[in-house]
Amino acid sequence: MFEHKTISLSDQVFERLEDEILWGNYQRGDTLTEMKLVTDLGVSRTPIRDALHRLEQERLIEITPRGILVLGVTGKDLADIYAIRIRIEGLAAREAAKYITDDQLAELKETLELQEFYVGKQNPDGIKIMDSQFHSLICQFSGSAILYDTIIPLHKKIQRYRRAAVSVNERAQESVQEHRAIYEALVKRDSDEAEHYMVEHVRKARDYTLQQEDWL
Amino acid sequence: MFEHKTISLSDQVFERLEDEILWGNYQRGDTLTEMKLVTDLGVSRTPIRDALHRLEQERLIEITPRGILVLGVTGKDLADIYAIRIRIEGLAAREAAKYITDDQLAELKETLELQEFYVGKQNPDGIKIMDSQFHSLICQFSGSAILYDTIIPLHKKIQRYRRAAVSVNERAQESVQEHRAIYEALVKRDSDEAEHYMVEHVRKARDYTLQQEDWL
DNA sequence: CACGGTATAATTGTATACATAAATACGATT
DNA sequence: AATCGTATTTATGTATACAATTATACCGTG
Repeated sequence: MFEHKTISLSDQVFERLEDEILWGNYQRGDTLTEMKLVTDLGVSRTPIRDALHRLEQERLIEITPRGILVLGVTGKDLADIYAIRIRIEGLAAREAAKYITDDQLAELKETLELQEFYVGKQNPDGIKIMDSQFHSLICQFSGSAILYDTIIPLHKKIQRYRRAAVSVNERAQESVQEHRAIYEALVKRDSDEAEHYMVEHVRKARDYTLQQEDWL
Repeated sequence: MFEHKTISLSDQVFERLEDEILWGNYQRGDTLTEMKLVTDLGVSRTPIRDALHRLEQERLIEITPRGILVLGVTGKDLADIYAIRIRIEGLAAREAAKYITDDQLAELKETLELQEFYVGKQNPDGIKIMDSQFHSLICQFSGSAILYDTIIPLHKKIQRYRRAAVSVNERAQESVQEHRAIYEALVKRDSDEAEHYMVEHVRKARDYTLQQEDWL
């Protein structure tokens, strides 16, 4: 069994529409129809319907007999997501510290150094990608598929605001330093310290993000 | 706009298959095909494919070019889910305590009393349903859609084990008492107490559940 | 008898035709 | 002029036909 999994049109449409919504190109209250997406995206209704039903399951849209309503992410969602992240993302760091391998540490180090590089270049897109990857890797290395599936969707939903945060050079520098502290704790395989620095990191990210009132 | 949302075949197939997997009728490693489901369920491929893609998104199955692999819930998942619940379900109780209305308290009370009734009757199915509803209501009353969407899928994945737990009369009685403590705290609108009792409740449920080794 | 290639079958992915339901627009009627 | 009923339009839900890929079985050949 070779089992090579190709990227289906459904998946492509799903990711594209998810992005459009999460980056605000489609806003809360906008309405869509399948036929409009057919002409816009150039694929048939089948993969589009697949994608839409998955987006509905993530509560990003609502499908009604008369059209598709964009829900997106609200300001309340943003606050709620940080409240949850503060409570569980430390767990991911804690578990990762227990089981992380040298190879995984090397991968994390490279991501961290790339992030530092982009901070130096003041490249928000680069920073944001490496920031996401850093957190994503730690979730992976936690060894818990459930934890990964719980945290990553939350990250994705607020990527727009995290992108905005690291556009401010001060915050970008703080953020990467906090990442380094987490990384160093992981090198020492110190669970308590890894958890502590992760929680503090998320807390600071929340404080910074929620105080920018004009983002919603 | 009447917007009456009928229950589509896709939804019915989704819930049915989700149930079959979560209750162990389809086990990890089992393989399915769309055509088998077509003949078994008596609907066309379209709603079945919709349902399968949503199940894949929940990581309950894996769809490959040669068939469908059932993943289900592992023992590791069970432990991971409790670790997460211990960290965030108290938050749901805390938030609910802030905003809960008298009507919502009445609804919660009725659920609680029904659960007590079923415990008296030693009716595990009844207990399990009311137990689930109690937790679900508190998530609703927290006012956070994100929190609801984060916790409820975790509940669903371990419903089989929670059902088993409340089949033991001792645990069923403890459990309903713990629920009552949470309810009383909510009546007082005491956030700290509500959170405390919820965390303790989940912790005890975990201890009881994970010690039954023969469940996986 | 072993091995390789080709044909076949079985599977999911995709497109499209048809069914169904509801909102809207239009016309007739009072 | 207002209102009720009906026809039409528009939307998603469903079924089915077709495409593409790949594992498998079979047959021929060395």
